[in-house]
Formats: sequence, C-alpha cells, structure tokens
Amino acid sequence: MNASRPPTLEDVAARAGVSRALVSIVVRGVPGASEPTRQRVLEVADELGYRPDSRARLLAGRRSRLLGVTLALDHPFHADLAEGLYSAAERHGYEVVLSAVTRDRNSRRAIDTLLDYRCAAALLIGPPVREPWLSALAERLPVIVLGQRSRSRAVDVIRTADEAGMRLAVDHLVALGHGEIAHVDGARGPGAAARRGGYRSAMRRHDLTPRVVAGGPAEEDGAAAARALHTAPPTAVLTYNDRCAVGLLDVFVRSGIAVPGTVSVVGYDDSQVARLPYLRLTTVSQDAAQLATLAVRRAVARLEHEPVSERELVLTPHLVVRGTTAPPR
Amino acid sequence: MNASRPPTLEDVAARAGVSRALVSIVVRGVPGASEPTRQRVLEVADELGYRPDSRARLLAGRRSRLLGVTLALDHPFHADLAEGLYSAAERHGYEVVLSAVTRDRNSRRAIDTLLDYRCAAALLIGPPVREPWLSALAERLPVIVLGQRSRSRAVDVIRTADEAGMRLAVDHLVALGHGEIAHVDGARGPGAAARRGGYRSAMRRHDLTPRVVAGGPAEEDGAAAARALHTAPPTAVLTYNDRCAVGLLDVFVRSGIAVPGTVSVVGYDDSQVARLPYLRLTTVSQDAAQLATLAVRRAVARLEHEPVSERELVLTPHLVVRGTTAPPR
DNA sequence: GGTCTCCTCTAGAGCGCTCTAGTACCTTGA
DNA sequence: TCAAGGTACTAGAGCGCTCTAGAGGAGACC
Repeated sequence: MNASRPPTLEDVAARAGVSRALVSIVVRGVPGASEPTRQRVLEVADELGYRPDSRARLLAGRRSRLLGVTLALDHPFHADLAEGLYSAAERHGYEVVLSAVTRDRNSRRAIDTLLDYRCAAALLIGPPVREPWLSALAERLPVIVLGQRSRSRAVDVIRTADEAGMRLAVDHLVALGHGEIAHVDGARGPGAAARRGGYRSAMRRHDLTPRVVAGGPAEEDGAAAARALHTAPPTAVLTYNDRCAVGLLDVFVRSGIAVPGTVSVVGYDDSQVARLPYLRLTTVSQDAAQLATLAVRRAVARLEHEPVSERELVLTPHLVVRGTTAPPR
Repeated sequence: MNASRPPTLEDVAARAGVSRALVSIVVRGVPGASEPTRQRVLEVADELGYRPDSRARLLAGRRSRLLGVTLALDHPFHADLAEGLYSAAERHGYEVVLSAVTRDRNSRRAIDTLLDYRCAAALLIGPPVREPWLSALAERLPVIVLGQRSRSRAVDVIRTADEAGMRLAVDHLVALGHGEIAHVDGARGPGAAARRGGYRSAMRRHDLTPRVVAGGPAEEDGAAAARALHTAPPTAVLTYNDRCAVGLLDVFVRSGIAVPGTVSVVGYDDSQVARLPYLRLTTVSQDAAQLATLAVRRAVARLEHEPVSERELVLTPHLVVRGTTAPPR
C-alpha cells in the first residue's frame, strides 16, 4: 500500500526530454509526432509504468468518451448486454462505467451517478424510469434505452420485436402440432404488453384460443403460474422470459408433468441459463451482443452528430430450438 | 440532447455572491460556513440544479473517496455483495465504481480500469488474480479480497469460515439421521479446497466415510455430478454453492429422485436463488451484507491509517434450514 | 486600548490531463 | 533570395474542483 504517487505525463515528458503535450499526443495515438520520438516516448512510458489518469483525461477533454450504463445486477440478460457493451465500446474507443440498480438504489439514483461523471451518453438497461424525467434526461445527453420500449420520443431505442418473437414461438409450437398454448405473461414488466399482444394475435391467426396466465419476471412468478396451470395444463406454455420459464419448469417437473413429454415450454431472452446443458430451454433469442453493438454505435453516432435515420431500431429475434419443445402426445 | 453545459461551483458562487471556496465548503457539508450562508448557498445550488462534477472532485481531492470493485456479472452472490457494498460505502461517505469481469475482460483488465480512476482502494469480488501481481497491486493501494482466501500476505481478506460452514451442514444432516453424505465440490473454485477439507473433517468426526464428487461453480457442474451420483445415490448431498445445488436438484427431480424425500440437498451462499419460494434450498449463509459492511469498514480503516488488528476477518456462517433437507427414509 | 482567539470567508495554487495557437525548422519553387 | 507549405514540437490556458494560507471582524479578557 501507498508507494510514491503514480507517474504522470510530466514525469514521462521529463524523462524523455520532450514536452507534456507531445507525450499526450503519443499516448493518445493521434498524429503529430515522428516515428522515432513516438517509439522513445512509448518506451519511457512503459519503463515508468505510466497509465493515463482517467479523471484528468475526462476532465480536460472536450468530449467525454465515457458511456454510462445502468443495469440490474441480478438479471442474466442484463449481464449479457453489459458484456457486449464493454466490447463494443472498446472497439469505438469509448470507456464504460456501470451503475447498478439495486433494492435500495433506484434507477434515478443510478443515473444521477452517471451524470456526476459527466458521461457523454447514457445507456439504460436497468428498470425503466418515469416518462417526464426520462425526457428531461434526454435533453442533457443522448439516451439509449436497451431491450425495451420507451414512451419518450426523445430517446433512442434498441430492442427486438417482441410481437415477432412471440409469433415465432407460437408458429413453432403449432408446427409441432400444439393447439392449447398458454402464455405466462410478464405483468407490467418491460415488453410484457407487447409479448402478450404478439401472443394473442399469433394465436388468432391460427384460429386458436389464447390463454394468458398472470406471471412476472422472476422464477417464482413462473412457479406460481405453473401451480395455477396445474389443474388443467395446456400442451404448451410460452413464458415472458427465461427466468420465468425456469420456475415453471421446476414446478412442472416436480409435480410429475414431463417436459417436453406432457407440456412443451418456450422461454424468452436466450440468456445463459437457457443454454445450460441440463435445461436446454427452447427460447426466443434477443442476441445481446448485436443489441449492444447497435446501442454503442447509436450512442457514438449521436455524439458525433452523424445523421440517424430511425429513432428506434427493432431487431428481428429468432427462435433457438433446444430440448423443451416436442410434438404433443 | 445537449442543453448548455451544467452549472459549476463558479456559477453557484456568482449567483449567491460568495466565493467558490465557500460553496465548496457548503456542498461538501464540512464546517466553515455560517448557518444563514449555508442555507442560501444550498438554495441557489438547488435552484440552478447544481451537481458536483465527480471527475473534478476526484482529481482535486487529496484522498480519492472512491472504492473500486471488481465483480463477475453472472454470479448471484457477487450481486448480493455488490449491493451491500453500495450501501456500506454510502454510509461512510465513499463512492463505488464497478468494473466487471467478463469472458473477454479478465480480472487484470478490470483492475487496471479501477487504477486508471485512481481509486483509493480495491475490493475484489471477482475471480482471483495471480499471486505476484496481487501483492504488487497491494503496494499501490489497499486491497480487500472478499469472500475467498488469498495467499498474498499483503491484502486484507474478509470471508466466512468455509470449514465451519461445512461442519454446520454435516452436523445438521447427521442430526437428521443421515449417514451417507456426499459432497459435490467446487474443483479449483475459490474456497473449494477449504470446503472440501471442512467436509472431510466433519465427516470423520462423526465416523462417517467422506465421498467427494467432482463438481464446479455453475449449474451444469451440479447437473453433471447428479448424473454421476445417479447409480448409487447417497441419502444427502452437500454442494459447493447454490448454483451447483440448483443444477443437481433439477437433474434429481427429473430422474425421479425426490428431494428431500429420497435425497436431502444443502447448498452454499444463501444467494437469492436459494430463497426462491419454489426452491426453498437449505443452505449455508454467508451474510453478504455483513461481509460488505466489514469490507468497506476495513478499506476505510486502511485509508485513514487506523490500526487494524487482523489482516483476515473470518465470519462464522450459519445454516438456513429450508425445504430441501429432511430425515432419510 | 490592546491583543488574543474564534469564526467566517477569500485568494490562489494546484490536481493531470487536452487542446489551441504558435514557433522553429526543413523543403520546395519562383 | 525569400515566400509558401509542410512537419515536429512547445507554451500555456483551461477543465471544475479541493485545500492551504491568510484576511477581516467580532467578541473576550486584561
């Protein structure tokens, strides 16, 4: 603990016998230095173990090169998105700072922290914030909402088409021969209404009767729905998301309802749990990496005042068929 | 997007008719301003919507008041710890910055980012780093390792007694009447060796024969272990952690092995999954909030050069009995 | 009246960087 | 010979804070 203070630009400059400005030019990798000098400065920097001070860099720069991200720590799909954001940001030469939304730290708190860092843009994965506040936020910096709709016309939205996703799932089940397909919905969760709607219209297109069961975003919601379905189970269930499917699956299996033997189950998100070898959940994939890439690209476009065609970018999801769906008995 | 630039100390000072320094004193809440002035400055600050610039604050301050935290995004127990760290840090007047460890962003990368922010201290929840590097790190700033042992004598460690935890679990099962108790271990995972050792010695103390099955930190490791145990299942299984237990449980239930009817299962961590109503996993609780509080307190103690008695703080875990354990048939 | 102390407030020097404006030097070409 | 146009580099002014040193008054005490 505490050696002498870390080396600064000044130290490198002194040792290399050049000006501070030149070192700055070299370490940023911008043109303006001759090759031999560049080499020498880099060598000295390395020798001293120089690392630029982010605080100073952020403070001095005109543009901040910092992307602020809010996320819920306990949601696997958020983790996937965040992971994608890190790599995408790096490719564009931006940094990422995370701000977690927890039980006693709401979205506004999380966003305020990001503002205090004077982030260049805010990417919101975390729970949605109220409308008037969101639009006010968008007046201060570019805001990108990820993976969910937003009422605000002032923010960019990168998401997948929930309706299309549900249609894919219904079509798949119908193709397998299912007729009684229930949907465990996401209550007021992000995207829940759209998925419910997508499910209903897909069912109608096949002349089937929709059956919506109250659910939610977590495992226990799926479990509760499974218990509700127990007396008269359909032949297939579509859940709001993977976590919900996991809870449902567990209760089904425990109560002797075989999956996919008796009931087929389809999740949503293709989060890491869905891929687990013992679960092998058929699910609708949102392609987190792609969403993340587009979100960063959009943020950068806004920051660099490039023209942007559509405020909302809607990706087409695709179905990943694994082991929880089969023809009905 | 982009209104005029956010108000600064200068703006508040000008409007309130005082010096920049005084405003700084007021917004930091340190003594040195009269009550009437304090009120007025606060009013003006509020009116202008002033929020201190973290970058500048961090740069200018002698002490950095920033705690850097590394964590793996996909581990529920890490999320619990991080949540606790946020609140504990706030209570001590410190800020927290998260740096995620992902597949293509290893611990060193994550820590480097923290260093670039000139964090005052580093709290490591994320995967462990190699020894020589860790000790080198500890020469630069206080390092606190959370929830796992460390070979380095230069860092502080806040963790729970893994041996004691395993003993609690074994004692509980023995008290219920179990004799054949297997352990699905954590391979090379953090704390795995200690838990294995604790399990072995607890078994010996009861004159029982240990049976260790190869496992790991994730659900699929538990699932694999369950398949390995299938031919000759014991009456009870202790897993390395909750995620591992979840995988094991799932495979057991699917293959008709009733839990806790035929086999009792005990997890480790008491992470949020263990508490899910449909799982109700009996588990060894590590009390994330308490670990987090102690970690922050320790970091603060190091930063303020308070005397510290023990380099390593080992909490006693306790058993949370839920629904996955019962007397053997 | 003088001086000591306490309280409130201010001036101004950094913190480590980025970036604009400009200097010095080297080629070219008329 | 000198202007024009590069390229390589430097000086120095910020960015928005914190913090030290010290100024200016009011009161207390002798």
